Formats: sequence, structure tokens, C-alpha cells
Amino acid sequence: MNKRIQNMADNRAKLITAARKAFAEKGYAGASMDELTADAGLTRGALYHNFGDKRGLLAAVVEQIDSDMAMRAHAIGAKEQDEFQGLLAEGAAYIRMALEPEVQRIVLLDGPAVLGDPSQWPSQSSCLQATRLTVERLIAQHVIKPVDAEAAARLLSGAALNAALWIAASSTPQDVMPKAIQAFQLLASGLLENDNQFSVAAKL
Amino acid sequence: MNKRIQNMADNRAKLITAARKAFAEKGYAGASMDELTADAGLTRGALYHNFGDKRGLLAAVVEQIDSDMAMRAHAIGAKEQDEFQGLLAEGAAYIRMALEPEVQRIVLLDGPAVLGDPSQWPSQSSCLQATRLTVERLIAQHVIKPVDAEAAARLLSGAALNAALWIAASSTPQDVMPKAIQAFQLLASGLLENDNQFSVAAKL
DNA sequence: ATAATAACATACGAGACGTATGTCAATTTA
DNA sequence: TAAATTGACATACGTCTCGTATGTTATTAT
Repeated sequence: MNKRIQNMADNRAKLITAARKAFAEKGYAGASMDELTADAGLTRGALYHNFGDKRGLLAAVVEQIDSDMAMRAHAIGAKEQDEFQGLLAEGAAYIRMALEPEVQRIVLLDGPAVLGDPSQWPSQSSCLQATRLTVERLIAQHVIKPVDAEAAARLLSGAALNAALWIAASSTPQDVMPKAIQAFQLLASGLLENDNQFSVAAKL
Repeated sequence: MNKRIQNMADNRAKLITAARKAFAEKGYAGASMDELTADAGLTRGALYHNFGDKRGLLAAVVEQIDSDMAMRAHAIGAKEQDEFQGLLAEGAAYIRMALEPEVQRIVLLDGPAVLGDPSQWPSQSSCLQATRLTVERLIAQHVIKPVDAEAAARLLSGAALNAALWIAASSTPQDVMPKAIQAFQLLASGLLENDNQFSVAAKL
């Protein structure tokens, strides 16, 4: 019965897939909509019908990647027994993910420049929200000091982002990665209640 | 004798001034070179002769703003007696400066997206370098743990950047600013040697 | 004073985006 | 079942922008 909505969903997926490739390889500004749509076996007509304009397509791509990142990071953080260790692991996971060209170019560089503040994206930035919830739980458990959860989440994700940019631009990523992760975990340990400063920080 | 180089310097300054305004108001992509140069009383000919292309103009603008920021932040940090307090003050100063449209739009959003990693800009990112030097001094004084100085500087500046983005997007900047600064200073205190954890962190 | 240099203006061409219009398959209705 | 309608997508067009290539003129050197 519904062959049209199925076809439309397929075409949307095709366009998003092609856009992920084009945006990652050439950047948002450098990606041509003609080439992009031709790569998906369609024309610009389909694009403007489905996404409104070029920015709308970027928003859709960002939402897909962002939700994917949040799922992966949460799975990694949930493996840890200690929830604070989970937060650290989650941060390290973000740093590693930010090395992927798609994530870095699309979500971290072009995303904020074109779409503005991540917390006001249509996708709401799942990554940010997940980190904030973890911070709130840790505050309730008196593991970390009663800092503003949103503030802590944003600064942590910002630190992770810049760590990733640094690593990616480096000529020896394997060399700087551990330095970045150590620095990140040291910073995060600043949130700990004094009681936990030694017990947890000693592991770093 | 040298009336030509004087005139050229004047025109360069005019173009950079006009570019600061245009880039800050319309963003890099949205700024038209025709309008921009006309605003400076010149044409695109002068622009391409002086800066090569649009990116070259952005690089010149970024360099000017960045060195200005570094000077201002250093002056603020130098006022503190305790050097770690100076680092905290410097970070808070960066957060406040990042609220200025020129800084945020040009240096923090479009800069990395168009020019790439800040540490590899022609201007070398004076802000980053200044913070790194402060961190190195504090390590030598055994005030903070022997973390990689570059890593710490980059994560701190990244945290400050995201704090600023958050504040700027907020509807009540005066409300979130203290939260952001407190979170920043808590994170920074994670770098402290355990001896100093209480003595310094108690002031927060 | 004349020639040469170079800083800048002007003219041109190549894309790229967004819209307006056209077309045809899929669904609905009679 | 057949006609009509809807809408997803293609095509054609206009406008804007960047970068280059060529011209022009003031300044400097000889």
C-alpha cells in the first residue's frame, strides 16, 4: 500500500549517506549539491523537497551521527562498575570518536559554525544530554561536588573536543592520544568531592 | 619617499577593519567581498592583491583578534599574586571575551572550520601559547601535576570556549556565567598537586 | 623627463544555491 | 475498473559570489 513513503524514506537515506561522505571529505562549504545528489542517483529536486535547503541536510546528517555517537559512548561508559570511572571512560571514548573524519569535520567543525550552538540543534545534541545526566547522578551520590550539571557537561565535552582536534592535527596521533586522555581525566577529577580525591585520582 | 607602502598599509588596515565587522555580523560564508571592500572604500582588486583570497583575509583578521585577546588575558592574569590564581583568572577572562561577537563568530566558530586547527594557524594562536607557558611554569614550581603542558592548555581553552558558547546562547547570560566560571575553576583544580588541593581549592 | 614598477580598478567566466515550473507514478475516489 | 488528484522528484532559470586576467594610473627610480 504505502510504496510512496517507503520510497521516500529510501531516498532520504540515500541522500544522507551521500551527504555524510561529501561533507566529511570536502567540508560543508566545499560540498556541491549537484555532485552530492548525483552520487545518490537523484537530483537537487529531491534534496530541496526533503530537507528544505543545504543547512537542513546538514542538520539531518548531524543528528544521525550525534545519536550514533551517544549510543556508542553510553555503551562504553556503562561497562565500568564505578560510575565516575564510567564518566572518564565516556570522555575518553568521545576523544577517540572525534578522530573519525566524519565526526570531526561534520559535527565538531562545520556543525557549530553553520548550525550554531549544539545545545540548540534539532537533535538537541544527545551526547551533551547523556553526559549531563551522568553528572547529575554523580552529584546525587555525593561523588562529585555540587557543580551545575549542565556547565560541567559542556566544559567536559568542550575539553574532549579540543583534545580530539589536537590529536587529529598531530603528525603522531598515537603519541599524543594518551597525553590528551590523561589531561582530560585529571581535569575531570577536579569535580570530585575531597573525600574521593585520593581514592579515585590515585588510579590516574 | 615611501608614500606607497604607507598607503598600502592604510588600505590593509581598512580592509581588515571592514572584514572584522562583516565577518562578525554575517559570518565568514555570508560575508560578500564586494560589499566588504566597498565598505572600506576600495574594490576586490585591493583585497586579492593584499591577501590572496578570502581565506587569507580571514587569517589576517584572526591573527589581529587573537593577539589582542592574548594581550588582554595576560594582563588580567598577571595581576594575581599566586600564579595558579592567575591561570584561573586568565581562563575566566577568556570565557568573558568569548562572549564578544567578533571573538566568538570569527575566532571560535569560523576560524577552526575554515582555517583548521588553531595551533597551526599563521598566528600560531597566541592565546594557546600563553596558557601553555603558564602551565609549564606551574609544573616547574610543583604547583600542578606533571601533565603534558600542551594538552592541559588545549583542554582548558576548549572548556572555556564551550562555556562561552553556552553563555552566549543562553537567554540569561548573567545567570549562567558564574556557573560556567565555577565549573571551569573546579576542572582546573584537578591539575593541582595533592598538597595544594585543599589550600587552593578551598578558595573556590 | 622618461621609463618602469606595482597597487589597485574593471571586466569576465565558472560554478553554486534556491526557486519556479513541469512531469509522471502512485494512490484515492467514483 | 477507470478517471482524477496528489505529491515526490526532475528540469530550467535567475542571481549571486569567488577568483583571474587584463587594464590604468600614480609613484619611484634612472
